[in-house]
Amino acid sequence: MSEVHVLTTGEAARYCGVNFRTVIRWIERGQLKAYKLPGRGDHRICVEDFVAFLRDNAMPVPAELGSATRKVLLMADSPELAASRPLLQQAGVEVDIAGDSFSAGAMLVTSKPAMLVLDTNLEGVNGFQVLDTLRSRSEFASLGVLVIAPSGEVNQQRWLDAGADAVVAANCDRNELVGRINLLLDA
Amino acid sequence: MSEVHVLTTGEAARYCGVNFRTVIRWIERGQLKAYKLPGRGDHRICVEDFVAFLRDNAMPVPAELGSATRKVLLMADSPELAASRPLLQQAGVEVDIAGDSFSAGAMLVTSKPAMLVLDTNLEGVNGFQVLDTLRSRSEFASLGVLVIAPSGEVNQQRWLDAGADAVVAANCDRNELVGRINLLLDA
DNA sequence: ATCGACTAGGGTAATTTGGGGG
DNA sequence: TATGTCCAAATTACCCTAGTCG
Repeated sequence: MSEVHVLTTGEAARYCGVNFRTVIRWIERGQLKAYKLPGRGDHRICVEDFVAFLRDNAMPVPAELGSATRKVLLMADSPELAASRPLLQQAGVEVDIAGDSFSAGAMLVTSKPAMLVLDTNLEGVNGFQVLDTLRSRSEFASLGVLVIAPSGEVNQQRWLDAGADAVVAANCDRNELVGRINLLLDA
Repeated sequence: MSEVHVLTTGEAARYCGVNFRTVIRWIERGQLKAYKLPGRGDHRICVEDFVAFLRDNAMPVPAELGSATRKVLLMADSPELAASRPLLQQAGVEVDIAGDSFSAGAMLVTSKPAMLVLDTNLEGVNGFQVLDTLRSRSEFASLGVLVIAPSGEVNQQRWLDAGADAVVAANCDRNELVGRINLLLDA
């Protein structure tokens, strides 16, 4: 019962102040992802899935589970961006870094961040393609995406249309970047 | 305790978020195959049996235990390669296709193939970078990799040095391709 | 005001799951 | 650390009631 990674229906229910039957109904309706144990069919819910559900429905996320929401995958290889890592960590954000789209795809699944920061200046990466792939897969529906657009980029709307949740310019202030990330994590 | 092939009840329990007694009950009910050690009768569970159990019950399979033995991920988008899919399926090979390196990375983790077929002619993909990323991560250590090199490519050794297990030319016979894949799957 | 569909929650019995001490 | 046993707690399925919304 006290595993860190998995929740029972009762625990999930207590976390968001509803009756455990309601949690079961969320699962049955397919709104909350869970799996069943072979015995009586008890449900188990991965914390990441639970947090994604809470975020999807704009429900408050309990502080104990917060670390799952405050994890970011930084898809970039520029030294300047890597330099914002300590700043983010100071702000209580866990940061993983992927230097190419291949490892980004893998890490997105293994480490389940709440958010992807996508540097479109990254060599050999087509940002639109990444956004396309992301938005066409339901398992990434709840993933927040912050796009770092080329400094000269005029039309940021294109990125939002492609599925980004926010856009900043590559030459923007480092504190602004951290601020925007925090904002999206709290949203 | 960290043998790769067998699990104790406690380890199995941690993998799927239950108490170890529950695992013992699954074994006693015959739902999970296991054997007993002489002496006190400790249970040991073969990883394949555990994974089969997890699959049977639609429970999540931990990344480090997964990998279906006759499944390949085809990383390509050329119609000719997609055409070899039915041929492979006839040969009893399950085939997933990823058209870009981002989804390839994601699918490598989610669908856990035993093998990656990497078409280095694929637009926007640096084959060496992919191999590099793969070989630097322990979770992909056992993944077989077949590289499809450009037709004009002379030096196939480069790919082997970079971590490929085998190389074929892009213009090679389709049956040869299937043969090589089968060979690697059986290896 | 009533109807119908839907949602949340209560009660109960049966069974699984988990904890403590040997 | 794992087992077997006993017991308490948690969970499920089923049926029911109350509330909401159009």
